[in-house]
Amino acid sequence: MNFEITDVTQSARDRFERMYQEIRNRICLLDYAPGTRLSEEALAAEFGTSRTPLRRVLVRLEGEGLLQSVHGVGTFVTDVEIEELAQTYRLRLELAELTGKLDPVAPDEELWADFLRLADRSHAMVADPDPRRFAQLNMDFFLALLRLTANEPLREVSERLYFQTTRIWLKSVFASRIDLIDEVDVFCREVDDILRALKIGDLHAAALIQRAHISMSFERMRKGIPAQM
Amino acid sequence: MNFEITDVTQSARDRFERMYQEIRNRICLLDYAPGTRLSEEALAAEFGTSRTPLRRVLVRLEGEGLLQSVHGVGTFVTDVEIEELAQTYRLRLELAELTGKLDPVAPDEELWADFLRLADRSHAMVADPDPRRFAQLNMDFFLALLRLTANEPLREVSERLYFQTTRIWLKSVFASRIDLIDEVDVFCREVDDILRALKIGDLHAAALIQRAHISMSFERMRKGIPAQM
DNA sequence: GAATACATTGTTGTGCACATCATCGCGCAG
DNA sequence: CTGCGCGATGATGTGCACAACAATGTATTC
Repeated sequence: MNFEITDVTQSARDRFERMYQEIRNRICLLDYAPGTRLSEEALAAEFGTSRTPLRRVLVRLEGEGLLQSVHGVGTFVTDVEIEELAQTYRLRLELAELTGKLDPVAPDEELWADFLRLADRSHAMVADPDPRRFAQLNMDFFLALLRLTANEPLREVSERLYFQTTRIWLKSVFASRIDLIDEVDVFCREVDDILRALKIGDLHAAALIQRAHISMSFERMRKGIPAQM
Repeated sequence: MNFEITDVTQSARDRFERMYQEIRNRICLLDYAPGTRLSEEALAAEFGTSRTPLRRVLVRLEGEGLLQSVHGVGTFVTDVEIEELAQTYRLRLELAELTGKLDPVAPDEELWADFLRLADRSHAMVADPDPRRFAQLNMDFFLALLRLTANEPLREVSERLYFQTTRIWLKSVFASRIDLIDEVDVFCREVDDILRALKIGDLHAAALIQRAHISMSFERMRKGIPAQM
């Protein structure tokens, strides 16, 4: 083999976590678009294991609503219709606001540094936009915002719902139903506004700004979609 | 074949669902108390399958936070300390109120009949209290209340958090740290009050009553717990 | 007598062969 | 040409044997 220096003794749990995160990222960044069929055998081979441990990951992802396995047919990345997506968004709005009200914690030095880096990345994105990098940036920013609450269950639930919805929104961007340039621009403004609120220590205001942007982002997507879907 | 009348052709999915619901119920009704070790082999034998399909169920339950498997040691029912439980309760309060605000739907005839039956059961419980039957009643009532919102994601999240917390609260009842008679009495009142609110069509009020009772129930439990835990 | 090394035991994790299922395409009858 | 039956194909689901691992008890050595 070649230099497997990074390959420290992987416990079963670590390997599971790695595969889980990797596949979830691929789904959420649209490497696997909704409707895509995943091959258990191919994935198992890629991760260097047999189907058994991989299936454990797939079962978990199915529980999170990102996959659906059908006996004799295949394992597919789920898609959702607009009505259920609307319900999820309505819930996400409320949860976003709760982030500022339930166990809020001011950003420590490390988190603040992360926010500044995220602001830089978003500004750079304006000059050189790219769908996938934008998706990654969006996700990183969302996860950073979650660190503003110490309420672990709220973080888990919010994260879960984010992963369920963001890929559908991304699909709209990719399909050019909504303009990437505009989205990047709006996102940049969101980051700046939220950072301004954080700077004066108003976590609730930051949460409200986020809530507003989630709402508007969904509206833009809904308007950009013709009739069906 | 012989007369397998009740055994309608069980697809893999149905069998999975049955085992999942059954084990989850056992955990939430404290048939398996927190800390209990579950035997994969014994459970598989009980359900008449091999370990493989059963493990799928366990993986799902682990994802929901009800179980935890440790390689070479065993599969254990999770327990939670008071601080994390408090966070979950704070979130549940908000979600309960959201039930009355996000996509509320007035009870149809069937749901209303269910509510009346639940009221009867709660009144009967006063005369003849029993921990496990009370636990089941409490769960049934909670699930009925969830049907007052059409917001599917909200229902899923609320249900999930309920299953995570109710068994800890039940543990307190079983340990006589809080009085079963009192709890039944309070519950009876909650049911009556909520039904009164529903009768005049005030779903938001019903949700607020539920929120209040969740809050008070947690306070009673917290006060009833000595110092540690 | 105490501490340590080691074998034993019982558990979850893994790999593989096969069963079961849904789909597609071919062949045949009408 | 069309419709139907049916076998081939490839996917997920299942069962079993074994590997990896942790805990416990025991023997051995200092």
